[in-house]
Amino acid sequence: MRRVTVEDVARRAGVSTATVSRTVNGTARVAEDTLFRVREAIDQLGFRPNPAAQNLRQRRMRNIALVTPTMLNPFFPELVAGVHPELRARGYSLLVIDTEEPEREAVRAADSRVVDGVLLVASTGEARRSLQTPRDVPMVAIDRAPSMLEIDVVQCDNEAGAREVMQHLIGCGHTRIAHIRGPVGLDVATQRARGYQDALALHGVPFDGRLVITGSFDEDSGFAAASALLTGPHPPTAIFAANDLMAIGAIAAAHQHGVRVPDDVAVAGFDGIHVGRYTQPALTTIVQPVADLARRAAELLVDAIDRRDTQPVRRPVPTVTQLPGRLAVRGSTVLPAPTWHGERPVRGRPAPHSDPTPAGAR
Amino acid sequence: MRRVTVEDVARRAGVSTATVSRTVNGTARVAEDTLFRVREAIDQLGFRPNPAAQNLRQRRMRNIALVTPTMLNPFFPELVAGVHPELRARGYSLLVIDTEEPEREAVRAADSRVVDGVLLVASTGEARRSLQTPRDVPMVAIDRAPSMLEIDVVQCDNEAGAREVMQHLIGCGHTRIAHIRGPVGLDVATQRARGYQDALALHGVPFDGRLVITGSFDEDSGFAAASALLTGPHPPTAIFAANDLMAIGAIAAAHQHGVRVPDDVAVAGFDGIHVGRYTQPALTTIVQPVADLARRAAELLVDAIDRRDTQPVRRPVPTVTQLPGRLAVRGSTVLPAPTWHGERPVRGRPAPHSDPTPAGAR
DNA sequence: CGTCACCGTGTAATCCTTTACACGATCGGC
DNA sequence: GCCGATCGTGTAAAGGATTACACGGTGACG
Repeated sequence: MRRVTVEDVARRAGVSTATVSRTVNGTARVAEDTLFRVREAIDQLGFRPNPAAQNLRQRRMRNIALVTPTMLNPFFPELVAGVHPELRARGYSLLVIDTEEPEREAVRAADSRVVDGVLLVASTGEARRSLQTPRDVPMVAIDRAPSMLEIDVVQCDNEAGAREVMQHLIGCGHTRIAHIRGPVGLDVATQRARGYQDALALHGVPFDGRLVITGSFDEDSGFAAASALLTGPHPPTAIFAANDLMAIGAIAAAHQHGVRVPDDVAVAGFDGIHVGRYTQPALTTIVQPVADLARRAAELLVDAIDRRDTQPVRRPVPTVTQLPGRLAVRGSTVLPAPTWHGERPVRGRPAPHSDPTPAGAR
Repeated sequence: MRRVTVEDVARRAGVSTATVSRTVNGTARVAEDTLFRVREAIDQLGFRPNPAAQNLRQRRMRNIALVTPTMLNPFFPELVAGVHPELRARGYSLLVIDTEEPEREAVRAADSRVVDGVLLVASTGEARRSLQTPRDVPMVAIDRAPSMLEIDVVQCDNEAGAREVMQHLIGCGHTRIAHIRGPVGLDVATQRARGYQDALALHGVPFDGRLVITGSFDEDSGFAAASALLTGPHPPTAIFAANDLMAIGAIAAAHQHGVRVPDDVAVAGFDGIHVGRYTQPALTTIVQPVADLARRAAELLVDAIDRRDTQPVRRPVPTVTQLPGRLAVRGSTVLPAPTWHGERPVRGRPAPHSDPTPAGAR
């Protein structure tokens, strides 16, 4: 009932353990017939190399942590799904750490030595004590740049994306456009807010500070912000929420106050989470290239790990990779092309990169 | 630049490696002052035990796989979030495997020996070759019972839940109630369909096979099914979708066809995914006790692992634990209490366990 | 025929902890 | 004063793979 080891296989095949190892891993040439005998022995005994022993000897754990701030924002699960196949293909397992303090947990994971690398989706991490990345456990940030860790970042071009949404809204004729921004201290929130402002400036639309409310990237805060905006003295005709969840909250708020979307107020989001295609109305948004972001980050990380094994530990200057998002114009900002009940002149020009809603409707 | 080991610590503290180990793990009494010296040495050297070596020696990997069929259904991320803290508290890491063939991957993970246990969210796994659970890697199924693996299951009481939704709909006066069921071969789909039928029988509503359509638990299939139902010769006045995603798709279909929800057709789902509170209208559903399910499953699994270490390997008869869901009545089946525009007599009786929509609206 | 390169294989060290076993010291009880 | 229990500690043996190094054999080449 003992576990079967290389030794057992070696004995059975009449070779040494070294040869067994070489057969299993293909790390060196083995004679044809030896190969055969060893393989046979492995099959017969049902040998599986003990990963703990491999890990010990090879000084690696063959897994990578993905640290996320919450699973309640569908964007992060989509990131998980994106990262997964890439890591798998490279022979790593995915350790998920779902926590309210991603940067802390990322560092903890790194120096627990239980992972070979860390993919970090940062949060508004407190910069109180500057965290140290353990020298030889590479870390790459996805989506958000951690404020105090000097590591590579792979993220969407948030500023450009925000500008694009805004151009769409402005193009639809809106001038009172509110922005529900993300938490202060989060780079993505800042970038999107900057895109918002830039677009206004670019089109000569005056900036009104009262139209900017800070939310916390969840539905509730979007709901609350939109309620405040819509019941205020000068309600906006359009709302650009810094992420889809807040946009969904905003739409809910509009309905609750009897304000029609997009007729009375247009709402746009950011992220391109999957359900956005099925909300009522479907959500105009910037679809982030999740799969690409994930792949890119995974590549960067694995490369760094491989490099560490060979080259000296000199850490290069951190890179920021930004990938463009794609504007998806849907019902929350424009009425469908064949106008159903034209209470109000359709402000929307034909959608630039329209996409069918719902996607799978056929 | 070498990694610091117990040996280094031992030398520095003037003790043996055994004592260091005992100090770190608290596995045996160590004299007060020795304890102090060792701790000091550990701090000074920054010693962290090598987990690979620990794993090898202790014959365990301290991680548990959670195998899920997709991250695009928010229910599963919620399960991840539920399972996570429990495992963490017990000293395990969470390995997520997101795959289209959960049962196959679960078994693969188990006999790769890279995990000590597996939490499996099954799918409609092909029963072609009966899979074997490796004897000493316990497995527990959450949400769905795998058809060919004989393991413990923790799931919602789907039948009762379905009955409850149906009773709500029937109580609202509906008699033509359609059911968009889940894939054939999935126990949860079967159970919910049975609940649907039972409730009809119980209230003397005739069963009409044409009102039951099989979907695949995603928005698209819900959309398609609802389209078919609503454009058919005898459209239903209510639709019970076997999960929230299909319900959301159904609502989208209704809107697309100019059918009002809940006025013209009521829609209910199952699962209680978070966004369901913010759809337009908010989704009536059975809220699964995700956290409890997750906790229970994690407990079961970890207990089984611990037991394996001590007692003989005798596997007891598989258990099925069913936890009750909670009916959340929202706008997709009843008009809000203060009727806004009473085009149609309000069919809904006051909601039994109403819950505020959206939750965070204050 | 001598030398060299290369090929296939084996020997044994190494990765780092945990822990079974043993041993000396201390203490209480008789 | 002796015996046994208990306590704190050390020694050394696992735990199971990978791999540096060495070695014998074979074929090519001068």
